[in-house]
Amino acid sequence: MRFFGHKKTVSVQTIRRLPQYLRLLQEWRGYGRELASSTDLADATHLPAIVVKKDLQAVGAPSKRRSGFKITGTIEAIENFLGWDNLKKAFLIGVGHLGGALLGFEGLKTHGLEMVAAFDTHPERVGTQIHGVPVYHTAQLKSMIESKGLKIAVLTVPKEAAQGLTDTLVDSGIKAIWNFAPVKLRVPEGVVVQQEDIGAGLAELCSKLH
Amino acid sequence: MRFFGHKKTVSVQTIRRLPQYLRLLQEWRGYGRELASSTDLADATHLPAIVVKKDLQAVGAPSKRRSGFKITGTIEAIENFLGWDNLKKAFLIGVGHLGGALLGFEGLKTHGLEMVAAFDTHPERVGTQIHGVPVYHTAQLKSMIESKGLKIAVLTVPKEAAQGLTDTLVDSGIKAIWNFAPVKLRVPEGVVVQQEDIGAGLAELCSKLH
DNA sequence: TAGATTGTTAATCGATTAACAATC
DNA sequence: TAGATTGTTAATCGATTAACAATC
Repeated sequence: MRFFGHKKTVSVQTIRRLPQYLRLLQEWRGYGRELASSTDLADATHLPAIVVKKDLQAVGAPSKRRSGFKITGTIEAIENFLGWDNLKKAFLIGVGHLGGALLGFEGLKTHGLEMVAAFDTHPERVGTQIHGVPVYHTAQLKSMIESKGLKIAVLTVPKEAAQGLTDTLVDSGIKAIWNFAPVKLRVPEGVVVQQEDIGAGLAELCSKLH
Repeated sequence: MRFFGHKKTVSVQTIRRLPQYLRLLQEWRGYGRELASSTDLADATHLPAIVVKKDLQAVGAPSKRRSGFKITGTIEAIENFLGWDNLKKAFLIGVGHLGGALLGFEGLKTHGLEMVAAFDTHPERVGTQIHGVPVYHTAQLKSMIESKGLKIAVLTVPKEAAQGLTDTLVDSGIKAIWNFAPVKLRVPEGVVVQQEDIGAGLAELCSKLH
């Protein structure tokens, strides 16, 4: 039982770097390694070693003073920090190209998400299974959320539909929305929205091209 | 003809916010509006007005002192800054779920990318067209890059294949890679890589959930 | 005019980076 | 032991925020 009372606030930048470390550490653990120094991770991620060290210290990763961080313990610390060590029931709305891609992404399970349902309005999609996940009609959204105990919504619908569905989700008690539609969602306080913007990444790429 | 000689460096954060402004301004222009103040954009994006103002000033958006930014001119300034006003020939490697989703994403054209080819190794994919984009065998990569004048590579392959293909791309003279595989690519200086990490967004979401 | 907004400079805040002691 | 690495504090840097003058 860990005590979270006085956990320091960890910057978003640090949080976004954690999955990189996690992937490498898991790979290395697979090779039988037990220790990894911040220098090792720095080489693999092309980040400054001091950044790695600070990041791992921020999530309370265990270490041996002269030898580096303990791989297994650090994996646990990161997973625990992110809550990826216990699966949360998630569902997806909008089984288009992107939605289908996300449902087929095995990695979600190792990231704490168990996709148990998908929703769509197209008659030819409703009633099918995509990558093993059953597709229901969006009209059943509210009742399914309650009966299945769904916690996290993944929104991959056209932007016109995003706010309306969000209102339904909020109304059904959903507390976390992972939004891939290029719209800023209005939600009441206490509801967490993570906005993914494909344009942002592309803008960054294009600006680097001068 | 603009003069780029003493353009101030613009922060990555600013660059990543630009597409949001662009989408809103384009929408508003469609309604016939001509001016938008930083307050207007702040309301719509939930960003502080001063952030919006600074961002637009950074890309040289034209304004009228008491009334706000000129919508058409600001759209042009952002598109020009990002290079989204002239299409660059791009191609995609790895026509899986995500690759297919990206090929079907109409938005790329308004983001300066013209997808003219896709590559894969699966025999049942090679020779087909996906969303109008022809799929070639990866063996043809190098010759096609030269003959078609391809500039930007979108990498949506399994992580095991990413570095090998990157080496081929670099060898063929590609200068920009948009990488969706969860691996840090090794590239020589002068080659630009934009790394997308689905785990990073999910980590951010999960950390907000405590 | 009055007031909303840009233009511009200064202040603040927090992430990154540096420095160095502790140590196995 | 020597040296690589963590642990910890301080310095730096740059993005954000504040403040206020200019103005239409």
